[in-house]
Amino acid sequence: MNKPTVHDIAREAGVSLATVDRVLNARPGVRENTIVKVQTAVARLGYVRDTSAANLSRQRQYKFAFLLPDGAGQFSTTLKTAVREAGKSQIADRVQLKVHEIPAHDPHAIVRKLRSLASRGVDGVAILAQETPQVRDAIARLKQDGRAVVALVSDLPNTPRDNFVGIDNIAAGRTAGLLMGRFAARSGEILVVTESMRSRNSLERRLGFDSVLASDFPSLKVLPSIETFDDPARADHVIREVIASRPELTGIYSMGLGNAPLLTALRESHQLERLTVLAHELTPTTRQALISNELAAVIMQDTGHLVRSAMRILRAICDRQPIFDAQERIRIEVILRENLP
Amino acid sequence: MNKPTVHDIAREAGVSLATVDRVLNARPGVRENTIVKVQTAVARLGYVRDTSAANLSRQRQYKFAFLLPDGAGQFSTTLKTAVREAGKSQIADRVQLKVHEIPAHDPHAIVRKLRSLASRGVDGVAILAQETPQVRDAIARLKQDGRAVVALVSDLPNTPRDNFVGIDNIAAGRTAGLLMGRFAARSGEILVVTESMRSRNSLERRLGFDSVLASDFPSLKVLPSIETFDDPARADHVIREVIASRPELTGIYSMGLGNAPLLTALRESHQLERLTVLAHELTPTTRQALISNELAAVIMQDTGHLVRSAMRILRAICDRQPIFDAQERIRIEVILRENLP
DNA sequence: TCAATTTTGAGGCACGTACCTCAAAAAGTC
DNA sequence: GACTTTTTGAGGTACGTGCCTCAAAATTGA
Repeated sequence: MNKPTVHDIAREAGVSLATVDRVLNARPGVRENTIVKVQTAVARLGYVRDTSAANLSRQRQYKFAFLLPDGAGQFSTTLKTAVREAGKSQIADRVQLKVHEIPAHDPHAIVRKLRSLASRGVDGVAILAQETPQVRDAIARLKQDGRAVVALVSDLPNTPRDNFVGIDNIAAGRTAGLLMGRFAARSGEILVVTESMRSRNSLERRLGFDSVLASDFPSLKVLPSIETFDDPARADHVIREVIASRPELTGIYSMGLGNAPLLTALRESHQLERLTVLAHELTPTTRQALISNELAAVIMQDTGHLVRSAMRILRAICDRQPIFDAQERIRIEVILRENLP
Repeated sequence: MNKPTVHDIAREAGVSLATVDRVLNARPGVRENTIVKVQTAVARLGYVRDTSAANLSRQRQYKFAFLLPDGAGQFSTTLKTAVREAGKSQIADRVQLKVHEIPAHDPHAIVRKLRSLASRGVDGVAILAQETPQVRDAIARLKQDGRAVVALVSDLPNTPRDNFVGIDNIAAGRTAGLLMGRFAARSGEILVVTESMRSRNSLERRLGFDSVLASDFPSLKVLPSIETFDDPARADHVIREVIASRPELTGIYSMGLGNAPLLTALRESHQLERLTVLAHELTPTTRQALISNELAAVIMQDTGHLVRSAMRILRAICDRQPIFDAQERIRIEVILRENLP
């Protein structure tokens, strides 16, 4: 009635403990015939490996690196905190997490960092970066060296990364579109703002946003995306210009991370009351703006889930174990003033 | 540089392994003086107990019972599935979960079940039930027997339960109020439906709902709550009556679980297009209604989180370990057609 | 000071798995 | 049948902690 152990399997299969061990750990030197015998015994007894004992025995330590954009951005700060938190939790059993800051706009620096990791005995890498040819090559090299690699938040589909951990950005854009359609005035113009339309996330969000507005709310007209290029002064300038020149403006969708300059410009234009503004990611800035009714809603992904999921996936890859997709799917969360976490 | 073990602590503190063990596991027979010596050594070396090894050694098995309403309700079915899922996951290390069905409306049957658990060597109980004097007493007795008890989904504040695992229902009601105010027509009447207003959840949700509508959307008038008493025929009847007699009706907030009869009645009245309908909990019924635009939004709590959190908390109580409130806070999730999980 | 009591040390076994060695058995080859 | 090669068995040690015993040491009380 107790949980079966390897000993039980050995007895049941009529083989020795060593053979059971070889089968369970996929070591060579066992005949196909015998492998099947052991496996059916495992199935019949319902044996499951005791991970406590396994981890204890195999003194394996996993070293995972999280490469996140440097700078004082609130979102990446939150991510870094989440990595540190996750490193302390029970899930981080025998894994060692380390954050490495990378300059977002310097592919060569990213490549240098990726190379240095390989030599430092890192088992897996989670990276948040834009896809450039240099980064692509560096990731391909990491994979050749046998490291596990997952893309974080922003996918790198043309690299041999093992997995993507983040939300479906087309669906996120569709969610924003639906919220905008339901929240905003019946008709008018919608402004879409982002740091750069070269970012894959922005492209996908815009795609989803447009498709919902076009099909469900045709009376709302979406203006061409405005790019701020991470420059607060530029953001301030272009936003003021649009507000001044577009009396029909009824909503703003901020797809990127630079929400502080946007909100400042809007606040000073005194147009916030009649505008429906949607943004991404919950940060101190967006939280405050939700509370003061300046933002109608924030679409976010739970950074804690993000990091823990990346960790579990990296581990699964290292152990050559299957990944439970259902558990790893990151939710698109809608946060309003009243359901702030 | 490696992780310190009990051996390191013993050397550092200048005591024996047995003494370190006695201190770490709070066993008696150690002088205050020595306890301090060991504790400072632990702090200095940054020792953390290796849970894998500890669990392996101490063959402790936790037996937790989940008492959930019987019947074919979709929400409690989802919960039961979540319990089974959680039982298989890695978090359920050395814990044994079992679902016990209880008749929601028979306090004496619940009491009988609670008593039978005590004799069956159960270490902890998670219970979803309405608070009645009988249930109160039975829980008090369980606590006296030294079992851990958490209230699930619906709080039991006047019992000695150790914890409540669920959402803040006032905030959930407020979230619904905000969604209703933003989604519905500028003015009109709002219908609120539930199984029973004697349920604490319904009371709190209504409270939050009303307060947001009153302060932020005074042009929406909330009608008195309608109770269905879990009776589809009655639900059908009263809902049709309200729809027929209230031409100003613009929104419906379904606070309880009986969404199927509500949606059927609405569908047949052909009023769904002009009504904003909000409901709780994602089930096959509400999912389908979201997809077909019959429901504007669903407010849900992740049943997986709910169950895992209850499990972690029960364990923490059994081990007399602190609970990390931040991790255990259950999110109020807003689900629209486009961010369905 | 002596006896009674409390505190500490030394050591061992157990948990279930990983991983190693060495020899023996079985299978395959000519 | 003699040979090589592959497969299997038996047994061991290790991981870090929990929990036990028994004796030795330290402390306390009278």
